[in-house]
Amino acid sequence: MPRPKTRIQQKNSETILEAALDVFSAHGFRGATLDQIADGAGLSKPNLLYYFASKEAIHQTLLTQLLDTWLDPLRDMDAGGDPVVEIMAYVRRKLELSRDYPRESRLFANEILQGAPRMREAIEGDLKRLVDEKAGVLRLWMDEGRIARLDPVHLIFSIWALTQHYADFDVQVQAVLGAGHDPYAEAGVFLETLYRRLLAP
Amino acid sequence: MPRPKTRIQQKNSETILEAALDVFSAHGFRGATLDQIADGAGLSKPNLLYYFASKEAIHQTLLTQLLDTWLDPLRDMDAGGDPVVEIMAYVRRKLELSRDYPRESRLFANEILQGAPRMREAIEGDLKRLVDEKAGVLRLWMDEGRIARLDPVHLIFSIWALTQHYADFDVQVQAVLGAGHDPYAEAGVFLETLYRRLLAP
DNA sequence: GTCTATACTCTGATAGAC
DNA sequence: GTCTATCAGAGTATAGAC
Repeated sequence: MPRPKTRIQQKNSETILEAALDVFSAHGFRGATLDQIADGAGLSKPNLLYYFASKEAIHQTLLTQLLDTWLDPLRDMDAGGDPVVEIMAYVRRKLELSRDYPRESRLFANEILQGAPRMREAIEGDLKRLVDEKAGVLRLWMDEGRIARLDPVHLIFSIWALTQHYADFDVQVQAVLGAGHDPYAEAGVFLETLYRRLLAP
Repeated sequence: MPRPKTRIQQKNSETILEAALDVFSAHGFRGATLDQIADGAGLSKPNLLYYFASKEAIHQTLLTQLLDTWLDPLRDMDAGGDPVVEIMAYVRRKLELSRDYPRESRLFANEILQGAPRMREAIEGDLKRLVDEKAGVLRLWMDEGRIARLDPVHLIFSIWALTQHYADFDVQVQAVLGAGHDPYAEAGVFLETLYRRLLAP
């Protein structure tokens, strides 16, 4: 079913994708089973395959939806704004994504970690184009002396790494911090300090 | 076979682990198959299971060996040394680990990402203890005013995130940078700058 | 649209000859 | 120690009744 039309179909599709996100993000593509997804969605396995042609198709749908959401905060970085304000806002939004959508972050991480077999073109296309564009903006700000001179692409990498770490390695973060911590609140403070110092001209 | 004894057994065990590292790091535990490992090792599947009791046992052996290597650079951080020198050396060694042992990094990342079902205790035990100890060292240095005051555990997290990113998200890094780049050389320069600015009192 | 039953493939593990 | 043959279970997908 390429395009769900009725309200019931719409609702069931969403239920399936929601359950699939749970399972794929926790176990990776091959580790996930249709049984688990069917259980989570409260549907039978064949019924799943009435809505989506295959396990592959469910996964693909999730990934496609994901990339757009994932790139939004970077798209929002405005060349006309104040450099430090814009970059700090990007860091904050990216950290909020990790906090509010950790499953999506892990789904993405699983895919990249295993060589991005189902996202290659999106990464080499849309993602690269956007990074190139925003790296240009950062370079301009550096040329104008408004932020410190750094490799702009690696600056973007650093934001990805530092924010996604809290979602992707959540288990480790929790285990090392122990009880009585709010990882994301602490990370927010830490990253604020880090980037203010790093960017100061 | 818990303990290989002859030279042939020793050699075969190592060949199997080497092939297994390739496969597990690229596909995760469930995505990996004994057939792939057997192929890579140039042995038959039953022969694999003559050396290791199960697929699980091979994986477990790799993980156990890994953690020790992984923590060595942090162990080396010397409370008696110069703070900035010690921390920069840790960052450099950790980045070298990512560069020279990316498969190990991805094996670890796969495991944590999926909730560390086979490493929970190691993380809550050895790893947490070591981090607590070294966080104490960092805190002392901050108290003495020798480096800037920051959350010491999140400082360690940041080093993990920034260095492992280049191994774990290698595909993305390569795709975004495009041809003609040496990611690890550039990362080395970037991280040197980042931590010097961050740590300056 | 949804279910039960089932076909078929893949995979981890074992038996047993050599 | 190593192999061929094979089992048992899990997993994706389909057939067909309702």
